[in-house]
Amino acid sequence: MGSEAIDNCLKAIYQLAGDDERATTAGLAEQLAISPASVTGMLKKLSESDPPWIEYQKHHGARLTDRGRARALEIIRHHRLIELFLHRVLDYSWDEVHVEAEKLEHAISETFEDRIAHVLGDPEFDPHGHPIPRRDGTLPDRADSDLIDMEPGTDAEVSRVSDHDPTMLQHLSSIGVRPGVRIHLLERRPFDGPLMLRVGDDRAVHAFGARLAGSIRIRDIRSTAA
Amino acid sequence: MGSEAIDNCLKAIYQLAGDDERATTAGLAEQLAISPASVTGMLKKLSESDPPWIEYQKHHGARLTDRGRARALEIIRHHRLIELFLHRVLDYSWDEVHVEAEKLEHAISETFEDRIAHVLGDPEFDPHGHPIPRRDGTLPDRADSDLIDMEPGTDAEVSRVSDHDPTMLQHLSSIGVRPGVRIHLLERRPFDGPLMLRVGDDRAVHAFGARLAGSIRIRDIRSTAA
DNA sequence: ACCTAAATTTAGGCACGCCTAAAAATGGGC
DNA sequence: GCCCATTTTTAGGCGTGCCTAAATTTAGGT
Repeated sequence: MGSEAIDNCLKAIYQLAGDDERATTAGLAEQLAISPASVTGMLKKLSESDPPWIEYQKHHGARLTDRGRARALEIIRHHRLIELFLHRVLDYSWDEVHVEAEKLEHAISETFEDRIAHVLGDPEFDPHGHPIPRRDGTLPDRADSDLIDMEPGTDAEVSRVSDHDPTMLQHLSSIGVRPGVRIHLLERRPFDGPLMLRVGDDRAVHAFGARLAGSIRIRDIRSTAA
Repeated sequence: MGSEAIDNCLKAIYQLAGDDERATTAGLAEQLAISPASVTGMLKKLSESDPPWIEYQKHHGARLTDRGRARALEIIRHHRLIELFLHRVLDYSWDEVHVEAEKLEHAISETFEDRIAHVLGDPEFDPHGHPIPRRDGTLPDRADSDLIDMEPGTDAEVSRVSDHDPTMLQHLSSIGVRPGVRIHLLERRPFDGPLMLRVGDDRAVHAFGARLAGSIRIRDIRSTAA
């Protein structure tokens, strides 16, 4: 019960559709990098397993059951704890952690999970700013919003960045963008043009295109306590 | 190239037959806990792979090629580094490490291997006293011999203990037997009877039957420098 | 309401890693 | 040197997880 393929599928449904929305066959095929036909087969299996991992209606996508959600969150907890562990304890760089965690998340025991959580001091966020699900399935919340929606002329703090593209992480790292860093949006160029912004105390102005900006979430600055 | 099943098979050949002896189909079936028929299929595949992992003659067992040996040693290096890491960094007990390492040895990257080796100070022996192969495929050597062959009336130091049975490890731990501990053999009871010996500074005398004694290796005491 | 394009499912196939049952090779005792 | 017990291999099968190609269903535009 709970092969790697199943775990990856549940995780993908959670990531695409969240707690109680439905994920589409095509979306899952893209996320998992397998054919739509293979996804259909997997969804059927997941919904017919006893007890079922998902609710599935043909042609209308899949929604996680309580059990499915619990499993997805467990895998995501593994993934994010491992990322933080690799970064803090084994000195992995920001962009190296994701690939390694993708394999290890399926291999570690609950004991391993507990031990690294303890060594790390029961952390709430991973190196990219993503919340680490708790063992009880709840998520630490940090109210944040898309960088795309930020008001020109205001300040904000980087909350999290997508971890899927290592080259993007390298680039962000090279210009100083990390969770916790303050940014100032100067202007938004017209016709969906780039966002012009400053990072931290750096005077340089950077242009963020849609791809890059879309991978970043921010939160309002608490206080400008210098 | 290099699935988990293949790695386990190469490791089993190395453990049963060593560098340049042949392992039998039956032996491998036992070690891997699969049927002899499945072993035959696996051996054929391993010998026909390009380049081959093993030399295989029907009805005459399998011998590792250079490539096969290198891979086996790499997996064993992973296993033993992980055992030591779990013990030292994540506070696993002696008897817990083997099972977890058995899964993780297949999941970690070369980077992970290097980082934990570095954190641990490039160790040469795992928590059970087994030598950790170096990256170049050489083995740290510690001349040791079977406890069974120890001379009554002499002292020795525990060199290594088998890690396959957690309950045996728990028992050994409870009476203080660990690599590095000094033991004194009082007598060997007749007709393959138990070995009567003292452990460390403990006055108690313990009886070691064949199974237990067979899982322990010792080395001559260097000097009785109190 | 229909018709078409897109999304999805069905059908059939393949590699892996295991199984059991039956056939064949080996080698030790006589 | 032959025979029999043991070991090993062959033959055929099963579940998983993926594939492609063809059939089907859905949903959007008119």
